[in-house]
Amino acid sequence: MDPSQKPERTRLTAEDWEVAALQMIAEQGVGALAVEALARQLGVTKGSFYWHFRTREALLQAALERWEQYGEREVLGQIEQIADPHQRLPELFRRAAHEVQPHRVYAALLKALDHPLVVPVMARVSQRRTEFLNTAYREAGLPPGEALNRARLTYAAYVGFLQLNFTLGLPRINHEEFDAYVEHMIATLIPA
Amino acid sequence: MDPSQKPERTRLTAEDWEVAALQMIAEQGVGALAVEALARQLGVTKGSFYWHFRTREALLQAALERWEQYGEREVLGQIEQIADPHQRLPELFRRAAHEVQPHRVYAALLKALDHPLVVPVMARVSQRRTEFLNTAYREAGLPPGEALNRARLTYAAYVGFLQLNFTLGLPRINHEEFDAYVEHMIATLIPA
DNA sequence: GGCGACCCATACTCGACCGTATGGACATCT
DNA sequence: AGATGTCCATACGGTCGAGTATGGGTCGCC
Repeated sequence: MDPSQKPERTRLTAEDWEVAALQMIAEQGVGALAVEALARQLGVTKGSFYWHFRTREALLQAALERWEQYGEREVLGQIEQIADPHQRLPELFRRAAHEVQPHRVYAALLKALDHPLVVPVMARVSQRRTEFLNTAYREAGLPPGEALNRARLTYAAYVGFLQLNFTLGLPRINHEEFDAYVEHMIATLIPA
Repeated sequence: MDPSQKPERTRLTAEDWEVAALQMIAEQGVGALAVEALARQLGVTKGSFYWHFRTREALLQAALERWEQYGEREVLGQIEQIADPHQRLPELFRRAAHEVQPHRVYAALLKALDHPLVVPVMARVSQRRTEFLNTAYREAGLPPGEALNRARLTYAAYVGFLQLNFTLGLPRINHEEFDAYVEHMIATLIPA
């Protein structure tokens, strides 16, 4: 009757492959995005895949597009609702620090910047985010000349943190220490 | 007579393979480190390689070890000769900003943190460097609690900058603008 | 109830790359 | 000169994963 009650529904759609691809990327990296591996995980075979997509690269392309559009709505949409410009940046830092899942794909894509398909995507996303930080810093009172550089510095610190403490498992900083680090970032990077 | 005058000397040594491997890593990434490709570049065949190394992983291991030891002498050795602790950090920033070649391998290894062999190497190197920054910040007058967090922040900014402006080719910042960014970093991160 | 459109399984080809086996070229030493 | 050790070429086997070919099964629709 209801076709969407069984978790093992056999018919798949292109969207299913894309979200599975993103999950695989988040867990194993772009290099591990293999057709047959994904097929096994979805309970089907390659025959299914090559009906929905022309090639492996096409799936990667579609998955990246989906991720880029999703990230735009999610990350920036929440923050723009904070009215006070002086509270906006600290709040952004604290929220971004306590999320986990959205950063997984981003960190995985940082390790795949040798792949020609991910470079333009990451370039666009990073560009938009630093531009967002730029206006936020200007609204917080920083002169235009400094605001852009501060935005670059802030976003670089974010990216570097991901690599050092997320991908790499540096001395696995604990919770209290991590909170202290975030507050130190806020005190150092955000003008009073 | 002199066996080392011809640039096309046919006999190779294990060291030759290691430096060629590092060059290949810097240009194409760890994933492109293929035995036959390297052999072609060196003008020999696989037969040579498997005389010097037992496996492909052994070459990678040896190349990483060489890079780690070389980097230790080069990067940190220069800086420790600057006497005044208050001039040490700005000088470090400016020197590191205007080098190029030493960062290429590091940036390439950042994109290979999924490989189990490079993770411990990068962990050690990053750990030592932030520890170095930590003592430098303490000597510059920062209280111990803040010094470590500032060191983490600084090194994260360095790593992130590599990814965003080196690997990724973000709006290809020009020279003057880049110098302004470095000075902004100094003004923001280093206590007066 | 038959006819498409849609979705998937099976079986195969093909290329890239790792590793092995084996013999040859060249130097040095005795 | 001959023996030995060092360095490399050639040829082969084996794996893994992408992409192709082709047929079968299921659902909706006239």
